Amino acid sequence: MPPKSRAENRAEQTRAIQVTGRRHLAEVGPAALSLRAIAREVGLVSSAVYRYFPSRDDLLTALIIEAYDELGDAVETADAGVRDRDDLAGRFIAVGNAIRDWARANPHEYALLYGSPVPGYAAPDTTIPSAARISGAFLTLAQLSGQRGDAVPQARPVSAQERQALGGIRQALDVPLDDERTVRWLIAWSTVFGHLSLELFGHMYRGILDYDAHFAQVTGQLTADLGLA
Amino acid sequence: MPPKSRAENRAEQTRAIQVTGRRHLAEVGPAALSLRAIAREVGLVSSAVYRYFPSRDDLLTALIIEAYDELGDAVETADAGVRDRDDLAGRFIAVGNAIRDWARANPHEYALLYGSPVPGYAAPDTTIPSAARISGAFLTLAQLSGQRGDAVPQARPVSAQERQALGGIRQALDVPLDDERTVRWLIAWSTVFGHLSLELFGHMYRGILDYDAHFAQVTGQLTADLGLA
DNA sequence: CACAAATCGAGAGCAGTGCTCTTGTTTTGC
DNA sequence: GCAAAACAAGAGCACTGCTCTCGATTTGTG
Repeated sequence: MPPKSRAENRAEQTRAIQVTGRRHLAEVGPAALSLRAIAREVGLVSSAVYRYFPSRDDLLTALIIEAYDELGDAVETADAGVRDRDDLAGRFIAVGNAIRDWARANPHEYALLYGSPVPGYAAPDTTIPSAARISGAFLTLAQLSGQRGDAVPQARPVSAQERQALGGIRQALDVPLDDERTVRWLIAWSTVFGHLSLELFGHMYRGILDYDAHFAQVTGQLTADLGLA
Repeated sequence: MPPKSRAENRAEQTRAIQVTGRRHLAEVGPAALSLRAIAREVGLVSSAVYRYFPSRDDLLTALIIEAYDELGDAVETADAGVRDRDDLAGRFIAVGNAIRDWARANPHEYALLYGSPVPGYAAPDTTIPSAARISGAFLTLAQLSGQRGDAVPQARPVSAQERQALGGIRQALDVPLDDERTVRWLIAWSTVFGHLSLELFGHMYRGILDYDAHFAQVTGQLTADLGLA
């Protein structure tokens, strides 16, 4: 075995801490994540971990970015898997299903990303690019739908204040998007994550008996409301 | 001052613990809520608190029920405040605004109710009646809309599995509700709480510049989608 | 090559947490 | 009046995040 350089060793240890941190996260959730427990498993004393992550929050930040990117990969892969690129309804449903599948497979990670923020933790700007991949997937489909001129069904007139409120999104887009459509897609965004949070956090318990069927019904309805179907 | 009986004293202490617990909850959030800190402020030693609440989770349960009921009161008051009882769109918007106003005024309590569940905590059935008041407000409006025969716009055919999945809700209703309408209202439910969670947990930051305007636009659109407007 | 500087792991320690158990006191109900 | 129940206090356990110090090892440089 070749003697490892200090830089190699550092990278290796950092990765080891993060991967066992990730496993602990998946098992006990963000709130119960313990630096000391991670250190024990990696074979380090607790204080040594601080050489690699200045604080528990910094480790959490790394895990948040990792999770966002994992979810982003899942979403983009699912979208790319739809043969007919013009089937925007199919792509929307594929994206929705990808998010839900990932969330159900990684409930604690989903809670870390979209649940209550952990106390005292302020998400640094470094998480934004990875987080934006998810909403970006929706916005890309919205742009495509706008470009081909899909009608926006039942669209309500957009208030002047709302037009202004959408300025942040307008700026982030390369292709302009009419406000009526933007509102519809933002609603779809809220609906999908609302459904997931209500489902995963137990609020549909005993009310809805088949989450799969209901989610499919909801995303199907959303494709209609978005003018895709 | 009259000497208090043991029962009086017990009720008083229990209430004192819960109210300072509630204040701490509002200040530091559910995860950082500390029994010891509460005990210090009430003027008790930490172990004495266990005479009143067997565990931290039991205190949390009491606070959850308190919060649900407070939100339920706000919702029902808001609905009752709408003069024209036939203005279901107005009542829906009033309910939505009441939920959002309460959530923004009590973000930590909202996180406790609708955010990630606290680790190791399993909500006992005692929380269900209070929690059901919120969704019940929506379902009441749905029933009224169904009774007067509002059309459900753009309704998609409801799959057989979904019809079965809605059995849990159907049972809880006194007045029957067509499945198409039920789906629409469940979507509205997800959309409202999705919006709130995304807003309060920071996911709209820098994207949507005026949360008030956007929420108004969303609820307005929902009234149209529900066939109320 | 030598040596100072930077890096690292280990250990002790601090302040905090939820929770349990024991001990002595006070109030209750028979 | 007295045994029983309820109660507050305190000590203690195992755990947490985090800081500091102390040697050992690896680095880059004169």
